[in-house]
Amino acid sequence: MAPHPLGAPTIQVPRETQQPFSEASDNEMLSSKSTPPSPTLMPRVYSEAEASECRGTSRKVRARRGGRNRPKSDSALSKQRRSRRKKANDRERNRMHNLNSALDALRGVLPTFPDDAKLTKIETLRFAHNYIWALTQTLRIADHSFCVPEPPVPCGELGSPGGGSNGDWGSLYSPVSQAGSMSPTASLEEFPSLQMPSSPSGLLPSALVFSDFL
DNA sequence: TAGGCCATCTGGTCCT
DNA sequence: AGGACCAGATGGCCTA
Repeated sequence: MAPHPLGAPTIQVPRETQQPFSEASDNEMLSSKSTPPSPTLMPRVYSEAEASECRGTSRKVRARRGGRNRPKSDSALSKQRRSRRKKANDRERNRMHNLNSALDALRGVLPTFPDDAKLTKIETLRFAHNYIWALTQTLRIADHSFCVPEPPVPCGELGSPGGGSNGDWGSLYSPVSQAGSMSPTASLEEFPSLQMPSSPSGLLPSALVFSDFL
């Protein structure tokens, strides 16, 4: 996450101390869609510079703005600020929609039962992580079996994040890893419906087995 | 009714 | 300056 390389915490000003924006401006910011109205009605905080801009323009601030340029009126400034905020909100909404579209696309390629409830965002990410890990292991095992046909390699030696056993194949298909560890080692008991069927060899999940989840 | 999930708004920070 | 990204806050909806 680039924006906070030093881990600088965001300073939250207690809402009680915040300067309320004019109610009219807040209401104007409500989008025309069926968006929840509430957050826009919340009071907001302004920096000292912003506050001074609202109250009246100091000589210093005016100079910074560009010398002879006549400072905009309070209403013009407030209008501009609202316009910028509105545009930023639109962009943010759009960004989140794009993110959700990507998540939907990801859900689309994950093996789930048709009648399964839609995976939540966190479940989708964890499941995808586990799924990729499982596929990677499958390829690795397949590769290994071509080189050394006998005996089969125990899963515990394959670098499983959980140091698992043969039975851990089932856990790969759990939509949720334990405790947010992003490790594909969730317990089978928790999601029995997603247990991995045993492959003929008892080790390799074949394409046929994958299709069992669709 | 509490808790989980989600959409949205918002201000801060970084980048172009 | 403006856009992208992020995290916090808030309220709505749904379910156990």
